[in-house]
Amino acid sequence: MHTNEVTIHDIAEILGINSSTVSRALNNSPRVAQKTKDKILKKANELGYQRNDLASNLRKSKTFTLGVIVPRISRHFFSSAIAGIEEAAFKEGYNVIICQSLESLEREQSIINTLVANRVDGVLISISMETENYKHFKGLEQRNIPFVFFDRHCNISKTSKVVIDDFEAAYRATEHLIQQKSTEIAHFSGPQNLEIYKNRFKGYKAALENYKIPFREELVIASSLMEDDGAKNIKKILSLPFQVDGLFCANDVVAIGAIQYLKKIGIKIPEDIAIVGFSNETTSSVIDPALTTIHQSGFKIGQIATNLLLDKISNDDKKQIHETIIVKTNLIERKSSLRIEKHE
Amino acid sequence: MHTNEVTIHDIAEILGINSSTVSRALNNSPRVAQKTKDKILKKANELGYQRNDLASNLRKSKTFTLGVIVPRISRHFFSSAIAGIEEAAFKEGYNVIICQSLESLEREQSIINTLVANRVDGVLISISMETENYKHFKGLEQRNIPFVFFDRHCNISKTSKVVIDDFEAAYRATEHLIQQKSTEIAHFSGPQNLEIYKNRFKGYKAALENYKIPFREELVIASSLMEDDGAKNIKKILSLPFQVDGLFCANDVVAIGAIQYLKKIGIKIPEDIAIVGFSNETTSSVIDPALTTIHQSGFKIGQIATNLLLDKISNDDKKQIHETIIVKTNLIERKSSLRIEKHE
DNA sequence: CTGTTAGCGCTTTCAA
DNA sequence: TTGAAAGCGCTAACAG
Repeated sequence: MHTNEVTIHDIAEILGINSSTVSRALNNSPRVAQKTKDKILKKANELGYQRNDLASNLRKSKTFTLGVIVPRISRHFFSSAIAGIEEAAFKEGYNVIICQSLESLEREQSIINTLVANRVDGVLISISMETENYKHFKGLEQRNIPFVFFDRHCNISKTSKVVIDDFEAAYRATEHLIQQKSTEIAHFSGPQNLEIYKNRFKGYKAALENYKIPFREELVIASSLMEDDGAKNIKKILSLPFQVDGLFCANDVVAIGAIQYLKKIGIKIPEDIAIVGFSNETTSSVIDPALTTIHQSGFKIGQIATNLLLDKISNDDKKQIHETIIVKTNLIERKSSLRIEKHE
Repeated sequence: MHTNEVTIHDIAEILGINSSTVSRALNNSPRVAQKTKDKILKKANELGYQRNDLASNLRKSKTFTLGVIVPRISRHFFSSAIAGIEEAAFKEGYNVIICQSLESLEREQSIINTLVANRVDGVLISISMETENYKHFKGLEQRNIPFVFFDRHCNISKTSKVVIDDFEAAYRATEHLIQQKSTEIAHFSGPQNLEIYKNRFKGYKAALENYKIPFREELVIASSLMEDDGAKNIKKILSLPFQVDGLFCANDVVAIGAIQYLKKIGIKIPEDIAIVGFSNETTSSVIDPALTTIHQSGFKIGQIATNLLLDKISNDDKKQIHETIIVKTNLIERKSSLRIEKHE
């Protein structure tokens, strides 16, 4: 199979020199004469030499590789976050391994094992819907592999994370509806084991409370974040014995499903719909061109999370750690805050 | 930094046995007594041992890892292809490294170098828009690293590929428009260095020719596959001194941009629009719920490409390797890998 | 500036 | 069933 594996020893032998010199030359060490360097590089090229990173990394016990774990890359938010991660990582000379948990805790655990086995230098994670058990992250800690949560985080203390202020965003979304004179506001929530959806729910409740609007259990419908859920949920809402005049969706995909269903059955959309989440640009522009705002939040979050992981948060950002950054999202007010938490 | 690196030697020493025995035990070799095995496994767990795959792979010169190169993971077609690739790969015990060329030849080359350096056991590629030079693939060949193209392929002879029949699909798409009585049919084509867009263009021309409809240069507008291009192209079409009554888009994203723009400026969409490509499920359902058909083509293509790469194509179709496999597709009439979307 | 030597952590002969 | 020894390809002291 692998016949053509040219090594530094081959090059060394052919040139009648030592392999360490070859190694040095190929790593562009200043401690090799330019003449020898040229000779070596030429020969290496000629033979199609390609360093074996396995060996190199093993020796150096450093891989310059980061692992990224997301529920699924097909979600627009995650793919744009990955774009940001890659940009920031490449800038620092790191490669990135992208992995999908597919919302499965088991896969998430197995991915972490693989990443550890491959000795990645750090991990960026947005946890799966099933993740309630945090043992696997502790494993990373024990092995001194730094990791940073982004978006879907865990409430483990002393872990670095980059998240938006979900409570505030949800509060504002709900408040917006109230200001539109809605009083029966439904909430399509997400999995309540995920902090972000917990917080969005809390924000919703807080807004109601603050405006003295009674909270109704039956107006809150959970989902597993699929487009189908939007339609299902709307059906439930429509079957209620009273009129709902506002809707706050905790997730963009679900919102799209809901809007879609309403359109399809020709029912006028309730007074107002507020969405917290990072809508797919294309999709939202198709629903309504006005929704096409700047959707750089995913990219930005990915970048910042990576910089945080690599300890390369810019000077400007440095003071913002533990403070709030404003990024634009498609939330009504078109902004929400981003929180960075860094822990050693 | 890496303090806690437990090795098989640590385990061996603690247990007063040899590290080869530990290695065998951890690999579940039958040549270790069950009792010793249990002892070793227990201790390994206790110490949080995690094999160093770098070392293991180096020694075995086999990584059980496949590289995947796509233009961008955010395109629905590619993310579903990746899902298919991962499924097929995991089934055979392989891991997958996902890389984005971001439509850049330079990045594509550098990715291939990285994958080679990491000694992946195979590569799956859908080439970038810029790729016209195929040297880097030759490099894989020289190193005996098998690779398979899917969707966006090269016209290198003797390479494995999994593609749809773009010519036929385009022919039928155009034919469909003609049957709707369109005679001035525009074609939004893709980059003509990519085979798939070349073939779609050819199919368009062939259909016109066959139905004795004159081909007009000015009705063909190329694009770089961005949503913006759709709007730009439509503008050009609208400025023509004659009426266009049909449109065949060679790419889904461009089509969406076009439809969007027409909607926005309140112009009735021309007689008919046909799209060849793998639309984003969500997006197309938003445009028109009737379009929500089964979008498994990407997944399927990914699966087949992977099986082809791993020599696990069902049956004894070994002779098809190094030849072209055609995934037959159908148009309107069948749920399929390839679809034509019709819009009123 | 270059060579010698050792060893990263693992697997795999070959012997016992 | 276990041990001893060699070596995957590379880098990094240390010497010269």
